[in-house]
Amino acid sequence: MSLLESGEMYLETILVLSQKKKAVRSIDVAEYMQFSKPSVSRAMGILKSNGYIEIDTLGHITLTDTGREAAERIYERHRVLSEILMRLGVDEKTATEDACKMEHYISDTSFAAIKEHLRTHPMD
Amino acid sequence: MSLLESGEMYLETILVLSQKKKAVRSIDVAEYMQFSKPSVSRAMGILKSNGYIEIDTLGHITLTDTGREAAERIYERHRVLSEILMRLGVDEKTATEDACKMEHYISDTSFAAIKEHLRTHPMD
DNA sequence: CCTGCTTGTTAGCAAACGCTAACTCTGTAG
DNA sequence: CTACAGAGTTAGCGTTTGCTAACAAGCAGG
Repeated sequence: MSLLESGEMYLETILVLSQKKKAVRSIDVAEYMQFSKPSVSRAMGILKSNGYIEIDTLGHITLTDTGREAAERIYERHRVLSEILMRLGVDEKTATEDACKMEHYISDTSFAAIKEHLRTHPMD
Repeated sequence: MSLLESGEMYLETILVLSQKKKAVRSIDVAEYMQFSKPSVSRAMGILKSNGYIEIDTLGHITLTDTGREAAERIYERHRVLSEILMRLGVDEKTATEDACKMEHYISDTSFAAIKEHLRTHPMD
């Protein structure tokens, strides 16, 4: 089962939160995303049953290899897209918001092209 | 009522088709988008009741001023986004597909920045 | 006139994904 | 021990938006 936008957002959030906290719980995800606990609870169930995350008896959520790969894939898109927008003069807040949506839709091909552009034009 | 992605796609399709045919009907939209007739029929009902299109007794669909404005707004995003992707070396097919999704999510601010970049860098 | 194609509509299904209400479970404070 | 707070789950709702099945209306051919 392939990930839709919402699943990608949850994984990305788990990744980001796990970089700043020891343990990530459903409630942390809910607060960060401003979603209700049941919405997150259901989403975690789906991500878990699809093998993207594991949840231990204490409710601590960890990304599986597959989940981490997916999360990092999206997170990289997020960073690269917001960076190129900022290069073009867009303010950080808007660039981040836009990247947050577009990251789910851009193809590997276009993403690679943008990344390559940033690599070969380090500061223009 | 603000337009969601699907509504914007329908309006954009109507605009594009109206540029190459005298009259646009539901069936034309359905064929172009590869959607079923009932899906298009319902969508046209919604667009009509929200004042974006008009449908005459022969089933000919025309954009209202509001509808045309929305359609052109999206279509311009489509053209500009696919152009910048192609500038970065992305093939036309992929650039078009990606633009088709991203056009619905990019903000006015980011769009203006990209457009300005294209204007000031006419061929690099 | 009847048949049948084309077009459009109605009815109802399904999936994704947000929500609230209300329940359970656990741990801590008194 | 009791009671409450925090976290998670279950049940069920509502919207969006695709679908199929089946029906209706108009027009052309035989």
